[in-house]
Amino acid sequence: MLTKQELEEFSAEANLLYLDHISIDCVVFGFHEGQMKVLMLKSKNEAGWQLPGGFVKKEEPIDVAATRILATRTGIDEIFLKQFHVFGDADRNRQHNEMYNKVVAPEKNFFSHRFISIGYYALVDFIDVNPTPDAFSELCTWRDLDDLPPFLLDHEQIFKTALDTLRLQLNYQPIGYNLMPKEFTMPELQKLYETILGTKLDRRNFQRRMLGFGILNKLEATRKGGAHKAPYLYSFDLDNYQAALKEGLKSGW
Amino acid sequence: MLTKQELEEFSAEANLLYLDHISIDCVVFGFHEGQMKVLMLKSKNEAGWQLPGGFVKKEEPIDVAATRILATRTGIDEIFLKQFHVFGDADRNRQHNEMYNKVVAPEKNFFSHRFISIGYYALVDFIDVNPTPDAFSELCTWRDLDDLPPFLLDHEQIFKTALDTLRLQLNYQPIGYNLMPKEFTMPELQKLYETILGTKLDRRNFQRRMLGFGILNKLEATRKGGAHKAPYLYSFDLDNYQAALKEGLKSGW
DNA sequence: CCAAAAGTGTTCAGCTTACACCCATGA
DNA sequence: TCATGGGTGTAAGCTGAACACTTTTGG
Repeated sequence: MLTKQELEEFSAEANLLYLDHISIDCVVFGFHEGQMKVLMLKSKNEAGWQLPGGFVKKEEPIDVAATRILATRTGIDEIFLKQFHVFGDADRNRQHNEMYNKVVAPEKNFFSHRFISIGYYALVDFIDVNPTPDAFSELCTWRDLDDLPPFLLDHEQIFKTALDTLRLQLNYQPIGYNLMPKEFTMPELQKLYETILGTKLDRRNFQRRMLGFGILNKLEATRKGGAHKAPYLYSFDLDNYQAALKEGLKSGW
Repeated sequence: MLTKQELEEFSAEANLLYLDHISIDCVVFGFHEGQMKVLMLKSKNEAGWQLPGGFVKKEEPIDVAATRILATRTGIDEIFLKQFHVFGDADRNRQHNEMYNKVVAPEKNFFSHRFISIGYYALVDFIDVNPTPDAFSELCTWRDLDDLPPFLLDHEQIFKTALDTLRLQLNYQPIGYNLMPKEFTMPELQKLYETILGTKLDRRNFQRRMLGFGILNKLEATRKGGAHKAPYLYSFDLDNYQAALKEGLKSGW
């Protein structure tokens, strides 16, 4: 449990360092052993979990702030990030305040201010991440998408909005480069799409479609060790992938 | 030109009334006589035009703030609004500051603070709008999309991002209800799509596709007065339109 | 050699695309 | 009556969905 003194010290520093009223919350998606995962923090002070977040320094661009925040939580410096929504209800941190105001006088507590939060989602390669808790959390760890803990504040809404956004993006942007390891098999990539979408896809149609995008390189090697026919390995063709990111996969009109 | 005193008075009030560091900028699209238009304000103090914008009151949800800001600029209370991006570079209001700091001491000037701006776009029926300038503008008026004036600050980027977003939305959401009058002809609706997209579309395919969405009611009447065959009038089927807004027009996966 | 996973191929329906044709209207 | 815009129709081609067959692997 955080002490009153620790909170007051943090608040004094935060007032000097950060822009008031603006926060950033991040939904970090990872994928490992056929499971989609989110990075979450278990609060020291409250019974519940939060998304990794932080504040914006007085002279810092918001994208830089988001990158910095996630670098300290994951150890990754270059991270794929996208802002997706702003959460600006007047009482989104009421739950927080009721708890904090018992410990620290509101005027000495940075957290009791109203914050408008910019939501970012991140896609990372699971194995690159070194989950590191912040001063207000006792634990930072991956949580399976189908086994999520109770969220604090409006973080469940933030998470759900991020997932909805990711599902939409899937339709007109390539996804996978940031979530998959360097080399992977087609069934593994399919599993990623299936867990994001929450549906089963046809193996053969998926393969044709993916290859049709022209963003994959088929490698010589196969993944041995499975109990059955060894699938081919693929890697992303980074040039074509980047191009597809910009132009989109298919227009519509 | 605004006086020093006016600025100081506004700043003193703004500090009490508004959240610091957060602003809202709106891209209001309208459509009239085959032309796509944006609502813009001509600055009193600088040579250039701005998008309508404002600040968030201390206890006000951001969506309410955006609605309030646009209500005072347009006279419309119920306005179709969507947040689309946050603009948070550290120096986005540098241009502003250099000008303002000559007039008012920075510590007495709300505008010289750093602002992170939440971008909203709005779709409105042209004829409902009563353009009303704010205290810092000498003029509020529609500007044609293909005849835009020089923008102040980063408002050109905000505008372009809004237009890009609108073009994307077109692919999976119905657009038109908020931009068209109650009754309209198919060629008129097509003109809207063409100006948003910046391309020509096939008359017959457009009609089939639009009707295929099931969001239009064909009316008995026709639009007389044109020099040629009178086109049928249509109205939007609001129920189906709303449903399409939620579910999207076509998935993809 | 067999079960299960993976690679490859084919068919069919529905949609998009690109046109042709006819009708109504005011000049 | 004729030029023009608007309504309706249709054939060709592409794409996604559904499904069959073959190949490879470890047990």
